[in-house]
Amino acid sequence: MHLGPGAEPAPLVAIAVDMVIFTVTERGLAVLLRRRHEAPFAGYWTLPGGFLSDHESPEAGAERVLADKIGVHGLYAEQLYTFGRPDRDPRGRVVSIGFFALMPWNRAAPLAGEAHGTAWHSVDTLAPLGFDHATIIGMARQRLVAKLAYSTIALQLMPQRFTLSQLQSVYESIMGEALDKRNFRKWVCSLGCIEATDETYRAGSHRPARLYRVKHPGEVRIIK
Amino acid sequence: MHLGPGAEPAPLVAIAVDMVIFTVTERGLAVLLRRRHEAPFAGYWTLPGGFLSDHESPEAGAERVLADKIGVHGLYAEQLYTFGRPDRDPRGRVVSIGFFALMPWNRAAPLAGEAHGTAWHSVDTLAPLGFDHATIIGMARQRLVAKLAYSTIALQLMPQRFTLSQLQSVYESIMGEALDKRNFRKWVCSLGCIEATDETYRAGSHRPARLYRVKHPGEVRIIK
DNA sequence: TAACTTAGTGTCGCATTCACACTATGTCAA
DNA sequence: TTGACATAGTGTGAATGCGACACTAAGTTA
Repeated sequence: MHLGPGAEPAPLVAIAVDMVIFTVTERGLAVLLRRRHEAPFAGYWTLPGGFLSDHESPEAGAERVLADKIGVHGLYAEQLYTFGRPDRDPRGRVVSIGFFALMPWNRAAPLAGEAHGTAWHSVDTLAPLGFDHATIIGMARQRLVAKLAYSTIALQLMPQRFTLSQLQSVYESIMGEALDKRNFRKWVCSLGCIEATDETYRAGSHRPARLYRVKHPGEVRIIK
Repeated sequence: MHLGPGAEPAPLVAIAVDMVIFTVTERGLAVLLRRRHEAPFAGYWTLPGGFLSDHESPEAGAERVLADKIGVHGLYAEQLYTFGRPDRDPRGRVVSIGFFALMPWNRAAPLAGEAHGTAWHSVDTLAPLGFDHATIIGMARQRLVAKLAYSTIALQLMPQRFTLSQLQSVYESIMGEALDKRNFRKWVCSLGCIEATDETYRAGSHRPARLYRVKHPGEVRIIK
């Protein structure tokens, strides 16, 4: 790149965007992975990603990867960290901007096993991954757990209508510990971010549960 | 960059590292800026920074900028965010990895006004800055304020020996509000991260203050 | 209609946080 | 030498928040 008179030239590198997409399944927190067919790391599972185009911000690149490679729109996504160890890609210098995104679990099922070559993997039983993607996932998971405690980010994992028991089990499977039902309900209702609907949900031979919805979808509030 | 058969070529960009270096002065929280003499933004104040070299990780690049351009070593620094709007640098495509760093205030004075062309600017009265550096500083400041509440990061702003009143006024000038002296002392001592020395500090015609030191310098603990 | 399953609800004790004012110890000037 | 001054240093009590805890409600099915 030309930087003006007297300036040393700046080395040029490729910028990748790698997406850590989480959802919650019956087997707990899961991340969407894509099996690679090309070298390097052919046959390995890797994060969905792509190279940043000209005239594209990192955030726009992340949205494009979600739309083009995964076929989803409107997910919550935020920048995570930028990974730039010089040896992280055997093809040459690639700096990767990691993002993490959350997918409501009702939208997750149609994706896996399709022509995309993608599948949901439980974060606790990951096969060896290509590149430094295990590191990226580890950091994304830390961030998610941290943000559960001080934000309303977990609501981004819920469908439009959900029961409080479902919400509680989302929290429990991410944190990896059981929560008290009454205290959880008091806490989550006191946040003022969800509201009861007049619908109920029947799921077995027992009392139906009230369905709730998020008051301001897409908003993630910082709490406490 | 060559990505293998059948792959589209990845656009190449320059990677910059920009450092938001904070300290605390008599006039409150301050950031180190450098006056630019070259186009673009000649005459404007900007963050110290540089281009990432080949075979250099972002973290190593940040340390190199601190050492070569500012002449300091061993500062606390962490990655902040990556800024990549396509139009953020009029020279062409430059993606900047922002870092924020903290300098103990006893080491800050020798830097300003020197041949470096750098100066400390109060964060509340910033002149118009070059590039998107005002945005970067704003985000760094948010992060610093947030981390005050849940980590021991403020200790990275202190000299080796300091009084509790000095530490309190560091917290106060970053948070922008007064704290209760007794409650602050109880809280900070209960963290177990600092210890009293047997030295005292005389600073005027009044009772001298006990000097404290950090137990494990360089360690930033997450609290609560 | 009785057994089963999950939904839904309130209280009390403990710990944490916050508000608050006076004594201690040095310097300096009269 | 002593009195005025300035900052250092210290404890208690009230209010609030948080965690532990068990039973009733309402539907399904045999």
